[in-house]
This record gives sequence, C-alpha cells and structure tokens, in this order.
Amino acid sequence: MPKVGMEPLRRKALIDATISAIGERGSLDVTMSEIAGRAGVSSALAHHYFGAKDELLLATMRHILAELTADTLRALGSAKTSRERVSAVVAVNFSDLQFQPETIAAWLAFYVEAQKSAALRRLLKVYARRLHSNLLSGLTGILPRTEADRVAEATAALIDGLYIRRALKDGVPDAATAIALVEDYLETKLSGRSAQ
Amino acid sequence: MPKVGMEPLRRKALIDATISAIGERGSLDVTMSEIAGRAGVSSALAHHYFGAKDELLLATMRHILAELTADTLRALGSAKTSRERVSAVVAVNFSDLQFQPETIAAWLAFYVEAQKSAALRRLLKVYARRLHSNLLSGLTGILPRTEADRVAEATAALIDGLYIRRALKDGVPDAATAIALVEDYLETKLSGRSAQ
DNA sequence: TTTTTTATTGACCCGTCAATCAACAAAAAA
DNA sequence: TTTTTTGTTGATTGACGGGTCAATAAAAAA
Repeated sequence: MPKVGMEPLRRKALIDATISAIGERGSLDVTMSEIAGRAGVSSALAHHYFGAKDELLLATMRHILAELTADTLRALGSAKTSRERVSAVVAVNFSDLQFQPETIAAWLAFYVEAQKSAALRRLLKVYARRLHSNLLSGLTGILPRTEADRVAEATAALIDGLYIRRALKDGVPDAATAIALVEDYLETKLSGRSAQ
Repeated sequence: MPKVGMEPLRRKALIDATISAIGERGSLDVTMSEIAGRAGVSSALAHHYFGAKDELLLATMRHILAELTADTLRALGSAKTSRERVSAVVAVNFSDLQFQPETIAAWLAFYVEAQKSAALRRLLKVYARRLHSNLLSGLTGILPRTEADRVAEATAALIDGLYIRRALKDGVPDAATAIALVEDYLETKLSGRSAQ
C-alpha cells in the first residue's frame, strides 16, 4: 500500500484525529494509539512523524490557531468601518467552526496543559495578544486609547468566559446568544460615539 | 504513633495537599503518592480514607466550593443596598483567597475534568447556578427581570474569563484591575437606575 | 488481660501507555 | 536489476501509577 508523498496527508489526518479525540474525551488524556487509530494508522507511525506526543499536541494547537487566524483575517477583510471590525472579530470567535464543543474542549484542555508546557504557553499568549490587538484595531477608531484598551480587555475576557460556560453546557446555549451578550456590552460602551 | 481521632485531621491535610499539588502542577495530573507525601502520609492511607482518586478530587472540589460559598455569604451579610450586593459578590470572587494562581489552576483543571466526570460536572453547575442567583439577587433590585438576567450572565462570564486570563499570566495582572473591569461594566449597565 | 477497633504502611500486582526497534513492502533511483 | 529511499507496522520494553492486602502497632473496650 505504501505510496509516496504520504507525509503531509498523514500529518493532517493525525492532527484532525487529535482534535476529534480531544473533543470527544474533553481532555488531553488521549493516547497515541487512540489518535493513530482514528487516523487509520499505527501509533508507531504517529511517533515517526511527530516524535514525542508533546509535539503532536503542539502541532495541533498551532493548527487550530492558524485556522482561527485565517478566519479572522477573512472576516476583517469585508469589514469597512471600525465598528464593523470589532463585530467581525467577535463573530469569528463564535462562528460554527470555532464555537463547537470539540474545539472548545480542546481550547480548555490546552489552557490547562499550558501550565506545564512553556511552548504551549507561548502559543496561547500569541493568541491572546492577537485577539487583543484585533479588537483594538477597531476600537481605537471609536474610543480614546486608554478606554479602548480597557474595553478590548473586557471583551476578550467576556469571550473566553462564554467559551468556558459553553463547555459546561450551562447557560449560554448557542452562539447567537453569546454574540448578543458581547454586542450588548459593546453597544453600551460605544453608544453615543460615532465611528470613523 | 497511631493516635485516635485522626480521620478528620488526615482528611483535611490530604485535601489541602491536593489543592497545593494541583496548584503547583497546574493540572489534575498529580499522583496519589505526591499528594500523600505532601500530607506526610503514605499513599495507602489516602486510599484508605478516600477510596479512589476521583473521590479525593471530588472532595477537594467540594471543599473549594464550600469556602467560596462561605466567603460569599459573609460578604453578602454586610451589604445593605442591591448595588452593594452585586459588588460584594464580584469582590469575593477576586478576593486574595480565591484569585490566587493555585486556586485558579485548580478551577481550570476541574473544569476540564468535568468533561469526564458527571459528579464533578454536577458540582460545577451548582457553582454556576449559585453565582448567577447571587448576582441576580442584587440586580433584580435595579433592573427589570429579563435585563437583570442578561447582565448576570455577562458578569458571570466576565468573571470566568478574567480567571482564565489570569491563569495565562497575560493581561489582567492583579485582582484590583479585574474588579475595576467588572465594576466598569456594571456601572455602564446600571447607570441612571437608582437602587432599592 | 484479652480482644477489638482505629491508624498506618511497605510491598506488591496489574494495567496502561509512550517510545523504540527491527523488519517488511513498495516505489524510485542507480 | 540492484540499491536506496519512503512508508508502515507488530512486538516489545520500561516506567509509572492506581489500587489492594497482609501485617503491625497503639489505643480503647471487654
């Protein structure tokens, strides 16, 4: 069966399998065999391509982050006003792709793992900073710098918090409700001010 | 050495050891031996008093929750107006006791574990519901029911989000800043309305 | 004093899992 | 065709960790 040029396909399959495995288990306590099995290969192959388990997890996190980044850039592309930019960033975080039990479970699990892994911690900081600056890029057009900063911080925290509560399946059932909450907050903070 | 009446002391010591171990590791991946060692006993004794590891973790979570509840009741006791009640609930969640790296790490870890353990999930739902109703008890004195409900939901999410961001050690350095953010949100939502 | 209850542990078993390795197969290169 | 490269796995190892158990010791009860 061995065909040539399998490496990229296998890598992708293994990363996808990792996400779905984590999503189902709800934690990073998934075995290499479980992941490999889902990808239709042996655990030895997973080690062959990724080395240690840590690296597979890290690659998976990178993949999730890259997708979020791509989604965000796409959404920002079709936003014209500052206000629209802010809403676009918020919307992306609650899009069907992102606001799904599996993805959320993965985020949560990675947050925990970040306490142990410096590499993972660095990755998550990149995400946090990027979210902040994306929000800020819209907000600075509407609010004074200091105020914009504070609102960006609160919005980011609000988003993270809604993710957690979603994971618990308590309150905040769907994405629409979550977006409404965030937008409601933004509206009260931005009302009166006209965008540039 | 065996003295009588050790059980409650050992239980307490083991739970404390569990919290500090989780706090240090940043996850529930702590061994029974590690915990027992910290408590100054053998792992066999930990099993003797708590049975399986799950039950020790569950007992630990219950303990944390009980402390939070006690703190909250105390704080609510000295609050007179509705507005003060809301602030009191917020303040407790960011008190020195609660808003500490170890405790936060424990919370996070438990959130993840809740995906696997139904018992833990139930506990966390109790917490979520209690937080919501505590906030609501103050808010209903100021806002119409539906609006109060929405604000309570957002505030709870905001608090959870700030916890996560604190765990990442990114942004939101201290409790004061966190409280300021939440209070700022509340102020904008409640401004104009006079409390009862 | 004998007996029972409570406290406690070291040693051990067993399952799980990450990681390794030798071996095999197919394609590509020589 | 032979050789090398690429893909792949089953079997194995070694470590780790949860859980059990028999044994010990002190105190309390009989």
